[in-house]
Amino acid sequence: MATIYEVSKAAGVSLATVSRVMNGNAKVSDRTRQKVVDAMEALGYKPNAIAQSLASNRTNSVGLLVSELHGSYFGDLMSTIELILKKHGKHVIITAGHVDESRETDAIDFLTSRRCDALIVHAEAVTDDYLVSLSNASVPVAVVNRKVNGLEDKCFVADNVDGGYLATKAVLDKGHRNIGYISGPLFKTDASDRLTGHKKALAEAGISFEPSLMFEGDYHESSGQEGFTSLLAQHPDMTALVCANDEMASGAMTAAREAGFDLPGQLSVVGFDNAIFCRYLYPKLTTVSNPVRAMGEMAAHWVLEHVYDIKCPQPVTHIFEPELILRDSLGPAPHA
Amino acid sequence: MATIYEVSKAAGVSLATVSRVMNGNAKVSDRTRQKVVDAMEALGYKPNAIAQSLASNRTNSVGLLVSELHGSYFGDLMSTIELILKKHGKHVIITAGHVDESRETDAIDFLTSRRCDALIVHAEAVTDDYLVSLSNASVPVAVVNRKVNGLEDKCFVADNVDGGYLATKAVLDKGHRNIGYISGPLFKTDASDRLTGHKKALAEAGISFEPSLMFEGDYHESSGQEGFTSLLAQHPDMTALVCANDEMASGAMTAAREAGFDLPGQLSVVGFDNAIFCRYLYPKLTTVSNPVRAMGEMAAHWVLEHVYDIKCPQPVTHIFEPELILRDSLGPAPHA
DNA sequence: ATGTTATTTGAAAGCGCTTACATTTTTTCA
DNA sequence: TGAAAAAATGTAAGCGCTTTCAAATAACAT
Repeated sequence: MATIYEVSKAAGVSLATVSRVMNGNAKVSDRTRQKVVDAMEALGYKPNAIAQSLASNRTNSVGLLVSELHGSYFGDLMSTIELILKKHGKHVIITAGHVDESRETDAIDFLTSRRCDALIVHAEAVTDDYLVSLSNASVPVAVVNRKVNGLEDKCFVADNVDGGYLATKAVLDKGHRNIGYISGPLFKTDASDRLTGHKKALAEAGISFEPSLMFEGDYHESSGQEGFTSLLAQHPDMTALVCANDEMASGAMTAAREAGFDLPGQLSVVGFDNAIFCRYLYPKLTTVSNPVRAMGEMAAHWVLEHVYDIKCPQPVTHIFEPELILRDSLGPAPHA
Repeated sequence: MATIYEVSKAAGVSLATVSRVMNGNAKVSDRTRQKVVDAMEALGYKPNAIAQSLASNRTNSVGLLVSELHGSYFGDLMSTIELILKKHGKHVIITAGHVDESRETDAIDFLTSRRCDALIVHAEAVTDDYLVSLSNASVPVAVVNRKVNGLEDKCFVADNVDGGYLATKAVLDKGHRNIGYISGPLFKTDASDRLTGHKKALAEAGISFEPSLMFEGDYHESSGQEGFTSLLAQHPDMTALVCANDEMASGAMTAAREAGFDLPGQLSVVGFDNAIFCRYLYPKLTTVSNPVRAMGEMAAHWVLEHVYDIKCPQPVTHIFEPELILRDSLGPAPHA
């Protein structure tokens, strides 16, 4: 591969001049520029980004840590962020942390060792302290879907309490009173926040929270099936089921149908996330949208502004409101 | 951030020695090694991967080009490849090409400018020639889901002809004779191969291919709906519909249900890809598995072997056989 | 001890760029 | 026309590491 040295020789100018036309950040006369451009063309020259980064201490790349590389949630997050940053000539380096502390730190080590100019992290396993010191010591960090004390102005989160509230409220509004709840793993903030919202809605309706109407799942489809079975055994009179994500809702629906239930006639189901497959389900799943794209967008904008000094018009929001998406899986309570 | 220079000073050894203990590729006495390790520890030293790459002309990272960052197909591909390469200490840099020629070449330029040691590409828009010269001139390239003339030994593809054959064969075996077909965009090899397989199955059954029973979609859900509507208008007697991917199958099912069809009683539907959401559909979709994970795995292994000299036990396969996944959306033909 | 060899270490030259600073060329205007 | 100011270009010192080659030390046999 041709180097800048060969270009400078071919064009009959100095290294500095070649660098200048490459970066366009200093005046070069048109005649010289043309010579350089021609030489580059002739040699098929492509700058070596590694060398550029080393010399300039700038990589023009942003590290993105997600929990998984598959799944609609992360797919949306990655797409959104990549789209925006690429539009401004920044590149995204994606890594997966798999919700495991050491794998998350490994991934972050990788990103910092690649000298990313900034990081956008969806980190679930590392501690708050770790993130704070990372942010203070190493590299600008934007945090998605997690509120970290001491990093509030860099966190972009969904209001999961409100989301959980919305879901249960919608069910209550349809007259249901015996409402089962399948939560996510409660060590995760989003899961416990959604549960808090659920309880809040119940309390407002004057219904006391009954622990046996709650099943702690793991956000996977199978735990939706287990949850349904377990809850039904204890509460045969349950008429609605609120699930902390769409996967579990789908599992619950499958189990319910297999148990001979008519949906939503005998059992209403509500999910959370508004995953892409919601509309594939039958009946189409009523759910609460998780503003992933909005969060990703804002995190990307934050990076552009604070790291690259590229102003973005929008106002900065840190908390994003979920919305109820009404579809077919929520019906009126049988006796309402 | 501490540099190797500070470490060497703190440990009282030369740069070269520090480098040696970092890379573990040359003998260093235990006593010296310990001094260096201690100094690194004390300084919180992290090697600068950029500088390492520049000096060694090795990045330990593999570029991965996919068409999109979302969707189950690419999610699977990315996960699989990342998992395997990370296991061997190699990192993956992912970029998206969005099925657009200039965006694909941009993405590849980015990856080569970052001096990836190898590329794994799922490129749909660039020409064969481009890929061949890339492979010859710049960097080792493994190609997924596309057969490129001149790069056969680096291509890992599904046998789409056979897959298309399997889908239609399954439908024929159930006694259907009036079979609609919704293809993908035919400029894509996989789409046209699947159609070829469809025709082959028809021919074997002694049925001549009827162009008006074919609708060219775009692989998106909406074109499944359009396709169903359009085909039904011309062939009200159609009893089965084979779709070139699951998204379109889902769209077709939705449209069919909305048109009052009983599934699979009045209309059987078969998809392709075995996307994750197939089991969420109602009725669960009969489909043909697309061996994405197997292809990704093989491509990753190819890179490990040919670029990093890391032997992988498995035999090398270049063509992967799809399999029929029988679920509920395929039933016997009404009059069979 | 002494010469030989094997093992560890260090010195220094890059890798391909950027950028501060110096120098040269061009422009401006008295 | 020439001096001063402005613009264009060049020089050279890094950026933080690897790696070759030579020097120093250790290990061994005699």
